[in-house]
Amino acid sequence: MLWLGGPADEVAPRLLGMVLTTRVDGLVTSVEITETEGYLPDDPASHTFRGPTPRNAPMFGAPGGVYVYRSYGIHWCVNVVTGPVGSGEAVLIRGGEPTEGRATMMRRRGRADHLTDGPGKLCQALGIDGSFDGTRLGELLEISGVPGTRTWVATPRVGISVAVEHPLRFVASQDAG
DNA sequence: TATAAGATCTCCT
DNA sequence: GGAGATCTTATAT
Repeated sequence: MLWLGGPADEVAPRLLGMVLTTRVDGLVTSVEITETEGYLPDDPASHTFRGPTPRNAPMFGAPGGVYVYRSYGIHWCVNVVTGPVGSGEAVLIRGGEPTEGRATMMRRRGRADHLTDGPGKLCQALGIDGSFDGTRLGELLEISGVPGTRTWVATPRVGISVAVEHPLRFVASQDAG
């Protein structure tokens, strides 16, 4: 997991194609990561831009940490901490493709389509909630596979109102069109 | 203590 | 394709 120690904009594309696995209530669910988004310390859109707070503390921890926050008071979004300790870099897992435990995802989502098509959906499908915040990879959340096996394309980010022009959003281009 | 803003998803048309 | 739902965090007084 030493490859997680790099800058978020370098680690983000490497996560594409890897498998994200969670174990909640004895149910195992896995998705292949197809969309990520990097957040750097200098990024006005990042939660760490204004400095450390009790809430974003996990983002300033060691690489391999998990940072979960609530979006719009309704949904959960999961990040993987990258960069050296104290840098405040992380990669947002925006989307993926179900590979294992899809029946469980369908039950959690209540839908058969769009199971992991967005940050909030992905967290709901995998059962990720606030209890994941502050944990480390290998505990509740696990990433397996070989980093950097997929070709990717950098695209402008969406869902934010600042620094939109920075191409820190990475989408797998080999499997997904 | 009060107010404003936010890395989204779902339903309705 | 468009608007609403809903809670937490940070900043100012």
